[in-house]
Amino acid sequence: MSTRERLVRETAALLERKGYQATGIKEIVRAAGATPSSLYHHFPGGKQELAVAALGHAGERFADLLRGALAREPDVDAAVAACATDLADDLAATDWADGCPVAVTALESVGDSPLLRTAAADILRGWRELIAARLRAGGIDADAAIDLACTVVSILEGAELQSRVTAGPGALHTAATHLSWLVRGAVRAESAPARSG
Amino acid sequence: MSTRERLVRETAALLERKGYQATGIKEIVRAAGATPSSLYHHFPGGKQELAVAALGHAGERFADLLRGALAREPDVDAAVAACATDLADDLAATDWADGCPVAVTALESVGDSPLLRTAAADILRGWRELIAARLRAGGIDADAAIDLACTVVSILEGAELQSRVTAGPGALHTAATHLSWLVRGAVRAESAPARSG
DNA sequence: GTCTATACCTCGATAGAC
DNA sequence: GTCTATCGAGGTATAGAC
Repeated sequence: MSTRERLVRETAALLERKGYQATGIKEIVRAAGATPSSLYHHFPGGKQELAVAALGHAGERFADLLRGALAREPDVDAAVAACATDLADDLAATDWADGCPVAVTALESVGDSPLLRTAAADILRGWRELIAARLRAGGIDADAAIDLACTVVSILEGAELQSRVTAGPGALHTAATHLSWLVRGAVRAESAPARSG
Repeated sequence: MSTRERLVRETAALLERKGYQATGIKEIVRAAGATPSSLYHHFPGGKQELAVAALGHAGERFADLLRGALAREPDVDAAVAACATDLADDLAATDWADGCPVAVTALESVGDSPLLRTAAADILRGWRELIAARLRAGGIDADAAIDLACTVVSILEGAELQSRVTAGPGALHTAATHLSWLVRGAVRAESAPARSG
């Protein structure tokens, strides 16, 4: 594996565990078995540019998790709920030390680094589109699917926050139940579009 | 206002804007018009102890927002939805620079500072109980109310994340719609408890 | 309780040899 | 492209006078 690739992977891992601010350049190069100058050779923009690449890498891995869950279940409500339970299994495997690198880095970057903020925004949009496509395939109208996908991402991110803070899968399992409700409600609304309440 | 009080308030404001790691001691004392030694006089535990106090203060302010929204609307579904729209108005007022201090600090502290992590967990639990009480008053069973309140907090936190990252109220407004759906669904389930799907 | 001054460390980033 | 060595700045925390 190339030095550049090791830097991206290790940075992604550190961002998941500690966030952007708490992750130091020296820590990154140590973990990647590299040196500061090789980092600045591959990423002239320094820590920010490296973090953007790492966010992209981590975002793609999370997208893989979503794709796996969404494709496994034939019913659309179960497919969306599986995203939450798969995420719970994934995070529990590291005792809630690892998490979504986008969430914490994005929050840290708001009002500080527009570069990181927009990178995080792009990744979140990608996840929404992934989920929205599955909702449309499940029979939900395109506009409703976009909105619902937004809330699905909100629930996943918020439940992950609570699960990590409490070090237990409760919030994510509860989220799975309510995600299933929401999606079924949306499917029913499609069958009877005149009803608005 | 006492020095101690100024330190807590200014720290809370900085945590909202920049998070824990990016907020420096020097920055805090400058903003509070104090000195390092007075900080360590009032908070011998240093930055962590001060941050715990600031989290408590900020958590109580967010609880005020929740109480205001929950009490204003007579219908329980509208009351919960109002939490999201009130939050959107609040955050838009500072152009999405300020946010929930608990979210970012909590994520930063997982696996780093058990003190901060448990403080954040306590605050989140307080919010859930506040919301659960309103759900029960709206006719929802106690156990269901606890679970639903957990997901309400998840949606609020996740939608705030997306709103801040995209610098727009979209995610929170969408959240309000879906929160209303969820609560109405729960109320209907109470009226027909035999139905489980 | 609050001041000035500072100790000691780690930060991100760079220089220059190879 | 990668190494060793280091810069200047800023981090947390403390000392000691008042």
